[in-house]
Amino acid sequence: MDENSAIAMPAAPEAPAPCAHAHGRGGIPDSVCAACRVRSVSVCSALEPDELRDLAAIADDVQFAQRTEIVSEGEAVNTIYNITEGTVRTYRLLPDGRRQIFGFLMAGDFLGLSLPETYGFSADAITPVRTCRFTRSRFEAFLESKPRLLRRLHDAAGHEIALAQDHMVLLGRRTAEEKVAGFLVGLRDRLQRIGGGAVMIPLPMTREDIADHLGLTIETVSRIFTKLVRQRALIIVPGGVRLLGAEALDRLAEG
Amino acid sequence: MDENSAIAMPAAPEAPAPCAHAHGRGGIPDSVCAACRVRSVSVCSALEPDELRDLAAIADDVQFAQRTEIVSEGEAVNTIYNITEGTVRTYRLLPDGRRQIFGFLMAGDFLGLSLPETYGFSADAITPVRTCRFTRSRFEAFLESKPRLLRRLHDAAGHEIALAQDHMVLLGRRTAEEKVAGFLVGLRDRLQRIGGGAVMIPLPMTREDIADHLGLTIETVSRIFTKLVRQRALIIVPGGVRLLGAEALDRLAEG
DNA sequence: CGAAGGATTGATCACGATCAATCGCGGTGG
DNA sequence: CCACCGCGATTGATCGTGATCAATCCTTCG
Repeated sequence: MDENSAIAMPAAPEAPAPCAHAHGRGGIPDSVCAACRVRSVSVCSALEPDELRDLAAIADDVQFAQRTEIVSEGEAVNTIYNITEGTVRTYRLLPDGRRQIFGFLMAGDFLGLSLPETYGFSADAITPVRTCRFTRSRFEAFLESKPRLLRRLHDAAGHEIALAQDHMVLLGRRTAEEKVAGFLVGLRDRLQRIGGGAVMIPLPMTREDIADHLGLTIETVSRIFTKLVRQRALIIVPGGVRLLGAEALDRLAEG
Repeated sequence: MDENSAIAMPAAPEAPAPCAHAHGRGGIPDSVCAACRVRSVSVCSALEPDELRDLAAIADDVQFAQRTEIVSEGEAVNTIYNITEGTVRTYRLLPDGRRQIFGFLMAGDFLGLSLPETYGFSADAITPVRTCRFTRSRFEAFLESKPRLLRRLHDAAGHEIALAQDHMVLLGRRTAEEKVAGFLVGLRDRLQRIGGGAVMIPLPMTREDIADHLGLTIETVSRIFTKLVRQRALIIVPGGVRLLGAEALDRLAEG
């Protein structure tokens, strides 16, 4: 089950760890950040080459196996992560088991970027996940001398706020069909931005994950998917969907 | 209709402006910020007395009449505001008229704190509103030399993200009753934090505003209110509600 | 080949939306 | 002074979307 974690990678030749909270040796060659394939889409893009070396020195390459927890709601933010490969879901659980998934983090996304005292959500790996890990104290110290990076972090937080607002509109004021279409359109645009195609949309998460993200049930999500298939808007393929008429979904997601 | 705008205030003795985008003369005595009653709860609390003087020098006191627009979705963020008095609603409008209200800003809240290119929402004054206005360029210049303020701004953004996540849970996974109870509990806690009582909750917004904030209809909000009255959880008074058993609502809002 | 878990499909239900009438209050003008 | 109007809030009757309950289906894995 770990041969699908080999989708090309920057450095660190060790084999994927079967359990969470893996090693990640300090020694990392100082080109890691410079060679990092997600750097251009991440906050690190604010740094100069020499600054990248300094950052690489305090970064650990850490991997998480599928279905393992990365952070837990309420835990102190002692470590922060930059996702370099794989998909992570962030969510909160109500006492009675209801769940709201805030989003799916992918390559280039930051976990803990707002540097709060404690995490306000849990996060776990949907696929095998590779991350760039920093201890909070070291990262904060680094930040101290790099106001441009802090500013970049702040901009990223602003982007996250904008995404959250988009999602509030979706949750509060959209129909089930609009929710699913909007989810797929958002995912497509995001994949395109980090360099993917616009037709084949991988969906590593389950229908239940999608439902818990959109404020729906698993059955409703499934029904809408088949409805979209009947409308020739997409076809369902193993591991995802293939979008057909780009404009069909856009219309449903509303302009 | 403007005698209710006199709830005590720091400086600037001019009369409230009847129309939006009022004056606010540069001359402001340099104690404005130091005397500002919302400073302790606002991001400005990160500044030293002498820094406050510098900040006061680039701030304008600007007022908005009830029901006037403060910012409009899509407009460039050339000015940012710190609310010092009154209540503001931020929202997005869908083409067909559906509306999602993101939140209600009160004394100490910042409008545009994430410094994006353009506003992703509209905002208007529910009550007469008094603000501390900065031009973006001047504020950014000030920020340049005050990394601690930027860090404070970033923390505030983190708080906004946390609030947004709370609201996503509410919108996606809560029943109508839980939504209304949660709204009132959140408002109570917030008013307490900026120094208000915990029983009398002023509700300057209409039922429709509340509905559009909670993803409900005006009728459902009204029904839930009367249901809560029948349950002896609160009584409805002109301009707001009076909470009775504090724990009753908390239970409904869920722990 | 059988078990397990995710996905799909169907039948029915219920929560909250919609449609509609009335209430209550504040403002305005005869 | 009071009749009238406008608007927000409340209440009632009915509807419909999406939830719930339940039965396969499909794929993967042992």
